[in-house]
Amino acid sequence: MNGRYADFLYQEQEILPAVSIDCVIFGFHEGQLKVLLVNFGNTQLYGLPGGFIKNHESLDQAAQQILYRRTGIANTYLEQFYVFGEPNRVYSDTHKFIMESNGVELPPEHFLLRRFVSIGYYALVDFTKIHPNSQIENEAGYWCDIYDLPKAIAFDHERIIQKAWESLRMMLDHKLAFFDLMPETFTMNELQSLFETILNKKFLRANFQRKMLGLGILQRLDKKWGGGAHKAPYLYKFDEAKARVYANSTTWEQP
Amino acid sequence: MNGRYADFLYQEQEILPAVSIDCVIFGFHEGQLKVLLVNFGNTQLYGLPGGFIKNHESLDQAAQQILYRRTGIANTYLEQFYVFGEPNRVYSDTHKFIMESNGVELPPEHFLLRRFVSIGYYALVDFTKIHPNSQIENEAGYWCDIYDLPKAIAFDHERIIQKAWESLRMMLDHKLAFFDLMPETFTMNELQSLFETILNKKFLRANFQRKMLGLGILQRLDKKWGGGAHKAPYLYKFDEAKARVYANSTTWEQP
DNA sequence: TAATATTGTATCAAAATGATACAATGCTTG
DNA sequence: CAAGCATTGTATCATTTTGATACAATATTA
Repeated sequence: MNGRYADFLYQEQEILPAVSIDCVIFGFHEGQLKVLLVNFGNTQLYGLPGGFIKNHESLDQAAQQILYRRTGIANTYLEQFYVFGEPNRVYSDTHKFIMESNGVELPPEHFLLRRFVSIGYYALVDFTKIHPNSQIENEAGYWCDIYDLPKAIAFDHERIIQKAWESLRMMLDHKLAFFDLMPETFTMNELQSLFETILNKKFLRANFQRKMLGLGILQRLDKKWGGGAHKAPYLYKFDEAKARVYANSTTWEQP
Repeated sequence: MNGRYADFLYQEQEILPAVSIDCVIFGFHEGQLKVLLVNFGNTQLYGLPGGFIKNHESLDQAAQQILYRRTGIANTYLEQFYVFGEPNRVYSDTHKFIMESNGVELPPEHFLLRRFVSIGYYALVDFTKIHPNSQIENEAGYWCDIYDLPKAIAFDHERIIQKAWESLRMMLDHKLAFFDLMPETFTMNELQSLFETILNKKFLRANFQRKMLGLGILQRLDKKWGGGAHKAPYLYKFDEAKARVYANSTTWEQP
């Protein structure tokens, strides 16, 4: 057997029982907020990259590990946001379906078929640096527009995605981590587009610009670009030094 | 043996392994934000009321059950806020200490001595309605001022309390649940005192009043009191009907 | 009855936000 | 190469929110 489950069949002894981690990986590209989903081998089902917690790992470490092993993403913003534990998450049914589609039969007492509690983590990544297909073992990763998710999503992963998005919206005003969704340099328009997409809400250009510049955490780069038949916008960069000053003088927290 | 552990020694089969729930129960009384701690039988250790998840229960149900069985509190505001899972939470050491203090020896392979992940819930209760000693089985419950917690707190429960408090602060501006910390009727001063205590921050009386009344979710009662040598304040009441209207027109969420 | 402490509200200044306008500019097109 | 055009950066004014102070009203105490 190959695909998703190769990864999951450690010795049951090496992992914490009944607990798993699912990662909602956000990226932003061409005005779309995207989530990285994986296709479960030999099925039409999509789901979140997930995994288990090794006995020696902390939860955060385990989440980092899962992220790294399944997508090659390292050192990114990653935060726990909720735990999902309905008894009827119906792991067993979905698992059985997937296994059958792969011609594998799990013994009825296999630990994968028992009830799991899943800890949700979300990650904010720079889309331009991630190549989803490159490092995922034997399964395909797809960036899906969060406003247009596939119908067939496994387990309760749709719910987990929605809750992650909600947490992301809540955090926007309190932390500066949203810069992790942007490339190194960006225009003010792109940044505004990020906010509008996450919050599903429009801002007036002039006021958004005033507000962002007023925060004093952006570094304006002299460069401009050749984009269209109009005045060229400045490029900006998140200025960590200024942000530190800012964080000390306000309630905003650093990522 | 009696005390805390009587409750914990279900059949291991009836509960989800490796997962527990700890409840941070907030109350407010005489200008103090309080947390309900329990004294672990025959020790000087304090800790949070906690328990496990039965196989058929959802996480929220389990938390409600734990709250009810250990404090008699039912139908109160209860919300999950974080999961704690450091591998070095050192359950085994603390458990062993408590068991020895009670003259009990756990077999080294007992499930209680293995690693646990604990889901944190916080509850907001009306202090005037809770009598902590009445329903807790065989252990004493104490309301502790959150600014003056006891030194000897078991496990990582101090960390859990701090994180719960942080979550409470974060939620103050977004949800109306803080009324669950107040008695049925209250004066504006008492409400202000709640905010000041939770946020550890002073407000100007006049402005706080303007803001709260401006929300349009308070019902002013004709009654007043005989309290001191001064003008009598109005009593107020949280008006659920108005709050619903308010919630529909803003980003505030209902409890 | 006067003194006193606290309440409810008004008022003004300062800051933040919403809305509109306009000059500047880099590209396109004739 | 000049005119046109779309978009950007910023200024400006109105409105709302917040910060700070003042003051009349009033329930108790002395």
